[in-house]
Amino acid sequence: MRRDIFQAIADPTRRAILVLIAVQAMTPNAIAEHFDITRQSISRHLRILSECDLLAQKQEGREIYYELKIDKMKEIDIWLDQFRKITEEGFQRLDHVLFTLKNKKK
Amino acid sequence: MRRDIFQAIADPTRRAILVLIAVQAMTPNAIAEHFDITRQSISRHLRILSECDLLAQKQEGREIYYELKIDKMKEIDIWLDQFRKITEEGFQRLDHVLFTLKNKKK
DNA sequence: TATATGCGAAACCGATCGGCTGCGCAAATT
DNA sequence: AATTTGCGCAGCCGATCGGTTTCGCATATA
Repeated sequence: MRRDIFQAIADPTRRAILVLIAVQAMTPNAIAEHFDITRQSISRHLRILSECDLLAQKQEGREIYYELKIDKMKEIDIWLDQFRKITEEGFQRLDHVLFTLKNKKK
Repeated sequence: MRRDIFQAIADPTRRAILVLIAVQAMTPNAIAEHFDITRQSISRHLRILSECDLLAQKQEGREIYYELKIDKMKEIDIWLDQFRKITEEGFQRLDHVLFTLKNKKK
């Protein structure tokens, strides 16, 4: 089983879950309400994300709140750093990216 | 066929190819020398990466040089920016969220 | 011209993915 | 005590993945 962070974010549902959870910790049922798949499928996605150390759990009675371990996302950023370094000019940080994107908007 | 950039970088071989090519454009045969898989498999990876608009081709005689389209990598950075924003301006709001959640619990 | 080389497309195959249903368990509610 | 609710696990299944081999084509080279 591979289970690294890049494989974790390859699935669009998992990416959406990450964004959802980033705002506030949620239970599997609450998350499932945002998608058209079963709670069990959500549960499996949560397990995969947890195995990648992307999530933390907080038990409250019989409810489990999943929250994003934001630090783990930095690993992606670190990988991207390779390309920033290689192309000293071409690849700059997000603030510049967003700036140019906004300006492009006719 | 899904074929988005996140699925493209999910495979470790493809990530390695991207790093390799980032330094300098290379032909499929030259790339294949760095791996333990056949040139045809490399060729397929190159096709997938190309379909995601991550690569550009430059024909030279019967050789094809593949080079990285570095701009495309920014898409990952833009996605990551969601989380940077949430954690920047979101922390003070997080207290409020948890507060309302607890009150709802009735 | 005949042969070697660089390349991509297609067919095949085992492994994995991502849904699903059907459990069982523990906590909460009645 | 009985039922409902929240959850994870296991098994099933069609689709996709990522490797392979085989092949055909175009471009060099003998």
